[in-house]
Amino acid sequence: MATRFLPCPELPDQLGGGRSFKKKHEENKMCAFDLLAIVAGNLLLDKESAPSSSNTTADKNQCAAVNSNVKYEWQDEEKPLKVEACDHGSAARNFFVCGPSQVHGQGCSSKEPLVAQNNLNLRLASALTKSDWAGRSDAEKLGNDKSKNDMGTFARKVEGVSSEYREFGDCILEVETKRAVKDEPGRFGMVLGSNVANACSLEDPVVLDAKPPALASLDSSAKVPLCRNHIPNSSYPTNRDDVNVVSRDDDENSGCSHPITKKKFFRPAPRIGNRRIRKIMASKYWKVAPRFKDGTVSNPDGDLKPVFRKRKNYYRQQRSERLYPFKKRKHYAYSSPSNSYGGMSCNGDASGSCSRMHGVTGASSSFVAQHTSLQPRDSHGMRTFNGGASSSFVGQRTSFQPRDCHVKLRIKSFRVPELLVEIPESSTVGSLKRTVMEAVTAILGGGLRVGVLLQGKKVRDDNKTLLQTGISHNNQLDSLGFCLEPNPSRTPPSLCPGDSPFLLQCDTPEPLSRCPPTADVVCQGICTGSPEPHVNNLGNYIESDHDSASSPADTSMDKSTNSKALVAVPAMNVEALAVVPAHRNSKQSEIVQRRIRRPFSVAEVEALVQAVEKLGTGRWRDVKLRAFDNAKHRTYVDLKDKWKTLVHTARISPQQRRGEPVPQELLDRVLTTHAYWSQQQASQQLKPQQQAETCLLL
DNA sequence: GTTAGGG
DNA sequence: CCCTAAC
Repeated sequence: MATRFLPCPELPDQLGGGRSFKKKHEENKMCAFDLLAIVAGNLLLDKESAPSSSNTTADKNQCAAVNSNVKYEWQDEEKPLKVEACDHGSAARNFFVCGPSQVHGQGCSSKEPLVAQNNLNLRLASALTKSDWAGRSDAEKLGNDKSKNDMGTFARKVEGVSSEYREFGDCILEVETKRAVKDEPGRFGMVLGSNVANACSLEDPVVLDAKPPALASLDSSAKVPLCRNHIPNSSYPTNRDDVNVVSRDDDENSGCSHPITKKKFFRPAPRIGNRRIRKIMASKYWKVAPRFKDGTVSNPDGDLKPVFRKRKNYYRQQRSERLYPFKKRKHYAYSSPSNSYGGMSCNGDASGSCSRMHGVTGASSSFVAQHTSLQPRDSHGMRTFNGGASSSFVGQRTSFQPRDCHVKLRIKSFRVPELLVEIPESSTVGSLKRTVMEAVTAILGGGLRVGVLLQGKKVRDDNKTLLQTGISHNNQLDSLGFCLEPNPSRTPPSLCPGDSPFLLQCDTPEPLSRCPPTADVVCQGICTGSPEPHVNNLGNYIESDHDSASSPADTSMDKSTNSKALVAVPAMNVEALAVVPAHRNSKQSEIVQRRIRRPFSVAEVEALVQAVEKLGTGRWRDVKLRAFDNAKHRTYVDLKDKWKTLVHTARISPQQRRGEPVPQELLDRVLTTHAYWSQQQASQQLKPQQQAETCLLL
């Protein structure tokens, strides 16, 4: 189980590395870490360029879309950076900028089904100032024998999570990697504070999540109780009002005990108004494979695979992958696992009568304070952890209280409903950030309400008691969830309509829950234009889908065998990442973004017609395979639908037709073909009937 | 997982 | 393009 930590590739220039990102990219050497770093870099830049100054960095950035829907390129004159943002699937990474100053990112791509073992999740767990770093003991750093402050080589592995420290500009980033679970994307957040200046004090409850490398174990013997009534705001120079105190160990011995003796230093985040903001990037879909030397190796083709589904046949995948950024959300109310936690801890008195769910006091104030002040923003919550079996609720009540039992629960985090942000490709990164910020601000401004889910079902009756509802039972707490929903009266415009609750998000497993309690994350897909597929008429081969045309980053990520940033995490307890509650009802999970509309080109129509002529209607899968095999974004359902509309189009007058005109010749063939195969089908149906009649006659 | 059909 | 029933 030895984790192999390979040297990291150089970071982009901006990040203090040698080679420029672009260069790396060209060499296909970019690794996931680089992406993380880059995103982080943008965040940092964003911070720096933030409010007042017309920061040049941001201004210089250029956002160039490639093929209109896949990549955004941020370029600085000297330090080319690139982060891809794509709206869907096949081979691209998807970055979502979320939350107030948070980035929620995810990368995924796929050409082939996943090989779960090869998927790693990354998360940027923390960002420290250099001074913070220097202040750490070696053990705190990584507890190994590496040279003291050599961030690049420090690495540790805890509970299946490998951590690595990297120097990044003026701060130190901690990146965690963890293998994804089969069929289940891990949930990692990438969190970094944004202010270098103010490191959390040692008392900072916020960073409790950090398990110092050396101490990283579940052994609670080392735990040092935290001041549970710590009031963040008063304690720090930085006025953090959203500090969450999380008692992560689920043991009930102490209300706010925490296994960790040491806190992590997070850079104080930038604030918006009075809020501290965290930037978060979740990269749970990232797979970083080829970095392992032993055993686990990514697919030969080096594609990144989405982890969220099982491989069946490639076909299925085709459909799945296009659903990417959005569909998967449906199934995993994912999101950076513990972007924020709210801690609701009990006083820990053994009597079992826990303090009530504190409102705004003590350790638990974090949650309340945070969410009340900002409006609940993040929805997710349920999480499984602690050996992979619990939920975000650590709640439980002692069994024998005669009456008036209190339900203890802890909400690990909330996730904010998705936002859909549209922004011209020509926009600058800076404007993108502003746009996101606005959207986030809007949604956090009161357009939310809290929903309660039990066993995946919404509890609508507000008048029921917890007892009546069943929430008071221990076994129910595991299936208790909260979600944020658009407030009917105040639904932000940018919010997708619908009442879909945003399911509580599962959280990272214990070992991973080191994300500081951040503000919540609002995810937003970056919708870009649609590429026009082009048809290679040879053999009806349609080669469209730019997305699948292995995005550079995609390949690079996987081929970056040479790069050394990522850490392979050998087999581990996968359950730890299986954070999605079984009861999750995907239907109510989240709002699902509609795929972008991608009108069929004439060439595609041609190919379709030709295939249908050959295969007939009713064999859409075959049609797909035959003529659209490489058009990842065209599913057989799409083809079927297109045929349907073609038939319709052919039947209406040209004046009534819309869109790119389809040559009449093609439409004629459509009608002919349709008529022919309809007849075939009819006769096929007649046969058995005739046979039956024959039988009867006999 | 596919297919068919309504929305 | 989505959703779902039916298989």
